[in-house]
Amino acid sequence: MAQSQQLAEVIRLHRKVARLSRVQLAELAGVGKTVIYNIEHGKESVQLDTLQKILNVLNIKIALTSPLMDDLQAPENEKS
Amino acid sequence: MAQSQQLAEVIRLHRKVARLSRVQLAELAGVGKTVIYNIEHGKESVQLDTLQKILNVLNIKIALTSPLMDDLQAPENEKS
DNA sequence: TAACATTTACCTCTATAGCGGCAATATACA
DNA sequence: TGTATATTGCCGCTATAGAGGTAAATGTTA
Repeated sequence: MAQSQQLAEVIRLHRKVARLSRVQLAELAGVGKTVIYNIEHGKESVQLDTLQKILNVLNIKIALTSPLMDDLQAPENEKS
Repeated sequence: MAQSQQLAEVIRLHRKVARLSRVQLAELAGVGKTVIYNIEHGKESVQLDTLQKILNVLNIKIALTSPLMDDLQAPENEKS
């Protein structure tokens, strides 16, 4: 998925639809505005947890899939 | 998805199934072994691109989903 | 058991992610 | 039009991700 440019566009699209400025999004996510700027400019070097905070605000979910798991990782809680 | 512990387990499970040591996986992914150690120990602060290199070797894919996109962001072809 | 091989744990150090600040640019309203 | 106001672009600095090294642990074979 999300090779730089694509992630950039996904973020930007969702941000735009949500009518948020970068600063607003950053504040809601609890991160700096720089990271949003960077992502939207195609920078892939983003911390996963930072990205998750942002995706969270935009109501975007990350799912891992593999032949091994197929889709049985849907729920996101259980075990540990 | 992947809240620390879960990501840790997904990685570890796939690595084990693939019969790879951390060092081997690290080399295949072109990253240091430290990051794999960290991930498997529940550290969420991992670079997205670094994580992708690892997931790539383990044949795990990341998908972004949202009400906006639903699942129209194509399974596993992706450009570039 | 010892001796060796493989894997994991943890340390130190360097490159850099991402923070806040401010300038530049865009938008809105009188 | 001018002047607030909001948004974006970019810079410098600091905390830290993650590289490699090595010790500890674990496994293997005689």
